[in-house]
Amino acid sequence: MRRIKPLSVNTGKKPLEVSFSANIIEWHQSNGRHGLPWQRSNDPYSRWISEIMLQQTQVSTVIPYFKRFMKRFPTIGALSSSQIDEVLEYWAGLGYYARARNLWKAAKVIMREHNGVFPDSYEKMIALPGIGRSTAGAILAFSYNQSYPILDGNVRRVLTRYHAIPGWPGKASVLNNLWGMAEQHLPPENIGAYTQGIMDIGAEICLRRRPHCHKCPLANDCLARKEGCPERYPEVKPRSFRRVRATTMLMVQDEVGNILLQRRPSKGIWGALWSFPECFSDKEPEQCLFEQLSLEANVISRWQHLLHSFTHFDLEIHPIQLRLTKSQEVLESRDLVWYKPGSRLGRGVAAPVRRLLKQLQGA
DNA sequence: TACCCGTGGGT
DNA sequence: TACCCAAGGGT
Repeated sequence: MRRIKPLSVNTGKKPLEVSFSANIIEWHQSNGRHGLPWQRSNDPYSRWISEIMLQQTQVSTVIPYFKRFMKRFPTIGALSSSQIDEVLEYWAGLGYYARARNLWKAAKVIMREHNGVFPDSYEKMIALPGIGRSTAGAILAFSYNQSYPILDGNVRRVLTRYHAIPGWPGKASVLNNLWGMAEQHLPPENIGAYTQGIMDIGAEICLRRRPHCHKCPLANDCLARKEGCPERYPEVKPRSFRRVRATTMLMVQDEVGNILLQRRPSKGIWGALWSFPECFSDKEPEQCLFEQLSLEANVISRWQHLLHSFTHFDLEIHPIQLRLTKSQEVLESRDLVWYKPGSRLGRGVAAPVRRLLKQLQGA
């Protein structure tokens, strides 16, 4: 790899050697990723959608969701004038549903306060719900050619290794240090190629396990490599206790097989998505149903409970199948709906609930 | 600040 | 298997 003579860079802070960014930019030209769906244009809307989807989510998972989403919501206006239920329907299965709710809210803000034009300044961007420092940096770099740093998992890994930075990167002091490094490494030009390049190195070269140091354009000056064990960085998160929550889901059907769904609270797990009504108390499901929804039903069967593991806790789901004892008109509540098996859902349903729904229809 | 938020892939 | 973690942000 060609070495470039270190130069002073004007970033405001103490500059680091410019060879870091220059090597990345040169490497990216012939070795970086260029064919991803959101790389077809620098349109801030599509970059915004992709950056939000890519938060804590792998590229291969995002690709089909991104294509479907952009086809249905091709502009900020299309997104802002849609129903949140349909946005969540297109998001269902991606997880972290606050991202979809914030996307929808931000689209309305952009229409109302920015005349429908995606903002081009860091301050305006970061004021939008769901856009933090890293996402704003990415959009500014890719869509507006403005020199702002990002700090995703890839960049964290590259920087902690290159500088041999100890400590878990989630810790504030370590994170601040990393943001400083990210800022000081910014190139004087080609910010888009640099930003994409450092992520590509993190994703395809500087792997968490068994990194391909022999292919890395930063290997010559990488301190972790000099120490002999790059896998030591970044240090792993301290382990924390995993809790178990239990919930009873009421799978209510009427006499023709329609299934009752209820909108979940807007915060918490699967916020604003639809699922089976839940029985939170220790009361019997029939009584729970009557008290909460004024519905009379009989228990048909109690299904074997299933354990759904999240990052921070396990959810123990107890499904109970019930049937209405007398026919019921359409419920006069917007938080309740009868779902007709086989029809389009038209609303977001979390993956485990969707699986249960399918089982219930087959039963 | 520590915790919350989801789903799927990798080891 | 039981973890860790992924183009993070909100509270």
